[in-house]
Amino acid sequence: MYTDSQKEECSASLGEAMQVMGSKWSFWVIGELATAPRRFNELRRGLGNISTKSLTEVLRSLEQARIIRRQVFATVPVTVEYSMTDKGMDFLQVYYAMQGWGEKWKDYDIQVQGDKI
Amino acid sequence: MYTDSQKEECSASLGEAMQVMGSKWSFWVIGELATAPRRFNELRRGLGNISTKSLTEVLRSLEQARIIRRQVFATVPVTVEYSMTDKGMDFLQVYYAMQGWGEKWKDYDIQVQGDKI
DNA sequence: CAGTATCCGACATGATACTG
DNA sequence: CAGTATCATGTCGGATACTG
Repeated sequence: MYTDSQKEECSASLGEAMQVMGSKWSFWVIGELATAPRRFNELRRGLGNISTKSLTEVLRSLEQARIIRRQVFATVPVTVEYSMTDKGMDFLQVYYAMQGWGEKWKDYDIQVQGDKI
Repeated sequence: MYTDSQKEECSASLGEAMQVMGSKWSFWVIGELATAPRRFNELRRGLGNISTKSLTEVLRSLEQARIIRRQVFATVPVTVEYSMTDKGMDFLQVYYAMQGWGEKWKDYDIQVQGDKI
C-alpha cells in the first residue's frame, strides 16, 4: 500500500496510524469497542450494514495492528470477544481530535484573499 | 460513501475528518503544504510517484473540503499555488496526534491476559 | 455463534497521451 | 505550467451461501 520512498522520507509513524484507517469501517469499530468489549455479531448489529466478510477483515487488521484483542472462550457455541488494547485506548485521543476538529469547522466558509499579482 | 444510518447514529463530524483521508495521498499533500505553499508540479515532485490525475483529484477534494486554497496567477505560463486554509492548519493538530501516537506505540507488544473462562 | 468461500461490480489509482 | 481525457488494472466491499 505504501511505497518505500514514502516510508523513508515521511515519517513511518504516520503510516502506522494511517493503516488503522485503511478501512472505512475501522473507526466505527473502534468507536464501538471504546465503550465496551463486544462479540462478533454484536458489532455487526451495532455497525448496521457491514458484511461478515468486511467485518472479519477489519477485525483481523486491527488485531494485527494490536489496536484490539481477540479472545476465544470455549463455550458451546463458541464465544469470541473483541476488546481494546492499551494502544487502542490511546488511539482514542486521535479519534477525539478528529471528532473535535470536524465539529469545530463544521460551518467554515473560506475567506477569499485579494490577488497577489 | 457513508450510509445515512452511520451519519445519524455516529457523529457526522467524524465523517468530515474521514473524508479528508479519503485518498491515501491526502496526508502527504497536507504534510507538504503545512510548511509552505506549493505549486502543482512542486507537489508532484515532492510526493514522488503520484500521477497528475491522482494529484488533481486529491487537490480538488481537499479544496472542496476547504482544507486548502487554490490561487491562480495570470503569469505566462499560468502559475497556480496551493496553500493551507485556517481549517487546514488546524487539522495539523490531528495530523500530529496521529504521528505522535504512531511513534509512541511503535514497538508495542501486546500483553496476553489469562483466560477468563 | 463466528466465521470462511466465492462471485461480482464499483471505485481508486496508475500510465499514457494530449492541451490552453 | 497545470492540468484534462482515456484506458487499464487492482483492490475494496457487498451479497450470498455454506460450516465447525
